[in-house]
Amino acid sequence: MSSTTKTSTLGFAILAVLARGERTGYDIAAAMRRPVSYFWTAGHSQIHPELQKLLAGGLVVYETRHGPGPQDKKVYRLTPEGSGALREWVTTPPRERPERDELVLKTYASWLADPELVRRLFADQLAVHEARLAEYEREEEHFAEPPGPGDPRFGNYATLRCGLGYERHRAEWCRWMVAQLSDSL
Amino acid sequence: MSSTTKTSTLGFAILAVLARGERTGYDIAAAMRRPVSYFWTAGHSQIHPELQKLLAGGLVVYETRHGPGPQDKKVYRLTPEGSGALREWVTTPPRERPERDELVLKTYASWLADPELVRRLFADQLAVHEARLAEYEREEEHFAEPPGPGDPRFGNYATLRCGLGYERHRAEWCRWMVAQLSDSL
DNA sequence: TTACCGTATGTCTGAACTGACATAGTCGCG
DNA sequence: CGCGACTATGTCAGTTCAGACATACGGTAA
Repeated sequence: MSSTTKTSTLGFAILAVLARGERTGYDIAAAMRRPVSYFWTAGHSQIHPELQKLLAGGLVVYETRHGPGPQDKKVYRLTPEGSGALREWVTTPPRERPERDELVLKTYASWLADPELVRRLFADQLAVHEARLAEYEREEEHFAEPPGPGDPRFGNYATLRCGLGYERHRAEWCRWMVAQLSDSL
Repeated sequence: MSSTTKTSTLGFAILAVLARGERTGYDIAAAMRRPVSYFWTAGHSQIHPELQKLLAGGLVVYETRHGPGPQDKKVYRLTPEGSGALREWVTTPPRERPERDELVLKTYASWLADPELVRRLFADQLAVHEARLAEYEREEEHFAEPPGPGDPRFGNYATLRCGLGYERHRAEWCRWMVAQLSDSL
């Protein structure tokens, strides 16, 4: 309870991780590091202060356990308030975030540059996306059958599907770019 | 010349707009507002200070012309140094930007919420993406034949192709989500 | 004529985020 | 037994960015 400061998206990201089970700040930071989780990232320098805000807001509590480490570790878990706030937030429409894509910006200005250098740039990007796609496809095989909504694993599966679709789109676009730039030589 | 401060991505975005022709700060802000340009956005409160940095770095110059407006307007254009810096930047690999997607984060936590409310969320998002897709498809029709690299319009066309692919991927994923959540009722 | 919209440039505050700095115990390996 | 990797929590400075505030002229429509 107490302070009425609005929970940030980062705060909800932390709550979403804690909804799967109790975690230390360190565990949360590890969970939110790519490529494990490709849809929200944060370093521990953001997570620790945010946990303190969530604590002040009564959305999480922690339990102190010892080592290994210099200080005792703090194992956080959701309170009923935290769980309720998360559940409510999930179904509210997401705030529009501006797209900021450096590769697309470079594409916009690519007519200025040497086509061969641009072709190489996209060939490299294509390799990155194909590698990531292969990785996601391997992960997909771990799901014998798609979990239904209500199962925590549905969250993992549905986000993986999104990542899969994204990488396919991106790889296809890079391939198209490479083809365009090869033709012009 | 003078100051050796590294140009930010926003700075290059401005240079990329100016490469198409001379513009006022106001024009640049208008060009970088969605949905005109869906890959980099900035408000005028960012653009004016950034133009001053580019000016200090010798990458742009301006010419004062009068009205309409309280002060005289400043029409900016690239210097040869600015043009060179942009051309060089275009073919360097983009810095990895962390993915931060609020909708995907909500998806990750969606197993907690009422499936019917989640279904509505995705149905709404689907409508948004379908509308944007239709808009991009109309824009695509303006290009009788795809411009070749070297033509400034190639930049517009290639970025539009990316947007088109993205909206298709996103719409398809939303449709899949809606189907999953309909089945479970 | 009065109100509003578009043009036009700028500042400021606060939030979000990155990367570096700081500290320190445990465990496994050579 | 020492070294390095991993666990673990935290601060701080600097950058980027969104949104509000500030100012002011010209054109158009009620």
